[in-house]
Amino acid sequence: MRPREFDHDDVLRVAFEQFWRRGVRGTSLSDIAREAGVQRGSLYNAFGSKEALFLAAYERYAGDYLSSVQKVLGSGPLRKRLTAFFDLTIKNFRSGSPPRGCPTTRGLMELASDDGEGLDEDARRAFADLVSRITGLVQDALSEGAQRGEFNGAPEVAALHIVTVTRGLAVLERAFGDEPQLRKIAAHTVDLVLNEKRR
Amino acid sequence: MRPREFDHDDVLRVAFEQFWRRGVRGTSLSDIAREAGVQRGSLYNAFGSKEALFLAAYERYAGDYLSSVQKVLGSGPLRKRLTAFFDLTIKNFRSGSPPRGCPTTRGLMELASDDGEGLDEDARRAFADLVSRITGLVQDALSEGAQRGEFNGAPEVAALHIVTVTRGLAVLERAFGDEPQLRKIAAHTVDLVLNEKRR
DNA sequence: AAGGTATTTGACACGATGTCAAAAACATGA
DNA sequence: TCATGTTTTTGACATCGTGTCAAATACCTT
Repeated sequence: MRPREFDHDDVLRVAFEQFWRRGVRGTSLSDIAREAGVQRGSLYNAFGSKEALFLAAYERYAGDYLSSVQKVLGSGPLRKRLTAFFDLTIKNFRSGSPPRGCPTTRGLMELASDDGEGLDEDARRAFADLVSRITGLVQDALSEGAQRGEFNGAPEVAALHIVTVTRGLAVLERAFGDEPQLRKIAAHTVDLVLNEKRR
Repeated sequence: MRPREFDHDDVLRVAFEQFWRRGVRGTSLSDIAREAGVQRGSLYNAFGSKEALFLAAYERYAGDYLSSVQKVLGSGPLRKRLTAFFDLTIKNFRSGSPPRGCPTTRGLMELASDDGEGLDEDARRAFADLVSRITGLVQDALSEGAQRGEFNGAPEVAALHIVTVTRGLAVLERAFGDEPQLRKIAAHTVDLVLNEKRR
């Protein structure tokens, strides 16, 4: 066997950085290869295709991101948890300069219905999986909150609603780039869910 | 002058249909040219670039869509208006087979930070403009509702929240393709905004 | 009928994806 | 130590995309 001349994880990190900034379609394997100091062909040999490379890189990201969501949603008063969750979400897609947006949301909009160009069913599953898991964590937090009398309602729909708002924030972020606006919407959502109108 | 051999509006309709189904990056001018029975070069001559063609086609769509939003949000009890608005929204991106998703949301995620590949600042403005106008219409409906005692709260944030949910629904639609789920979230949002928990 | 002008057409340059065969480099066994 | 085998690397290639340009074309106008 001839050993690899590059570090598998380094490439994954470099690749995801590019995918995050420019989207999958907007990133060429030549870009990644140059940035990582690797030949383009080596990437094809190691990963098979741009899509497969993206998927590998995204799985890493998804794991890391999920664990940070778990952390902020796992303890404290419900209001604190939800606020921290929204903070984390917004900070995530306002990170970088210029801000990189939400990779999951972007990826979902790069899905192709008929395969050929664009991301396919495997990618869709990966995105949907992260969204589902996050929804589950939110629902758990709400259920615990309900037991403690901090929340009054159906955790399942409420969790879906909250996650839907975070996805919407990712879209508005691209449209307006107005971070205070995003935080205002987030705060309002928390108030609405906790049934406390702000005055 | 030599007259055009194709109908300007026909091309715009054909083009937007393709852009809607496959996204801007996923659609080639060759596809559009073939579908419209026009030479590729003629499209460049008439519109200048793929992006400009998309923009022209999108403006048409945005105008049409805005007027249908205006219709459903313009009269009736507030609950009816909001429900009809969500219905329209969901129906819009569940239309086509397979469903085409929301062109505005998709377009927003195809924006490129540094120009070169992808949609640029002009497109961003067009998307943001439609979202802003729709938000304005929702806010108007809420304000009228407040005057009639159908709504109790701040119309501005509430309108932003509602529009954020619709954008989030567009994202979930791509992730799960689960229309009942989308309708459930929509109904829950209306209840939440009107301050009437469902039992 | 002739000329001007915008449109059409096809060739070209360039860059991207993905494939493939040949070259290269290391691990292993003799 | 050296030959062998296997995997990686490398560069060439086919194909498809965007965008540009000059030449040909067809109609409107005078």
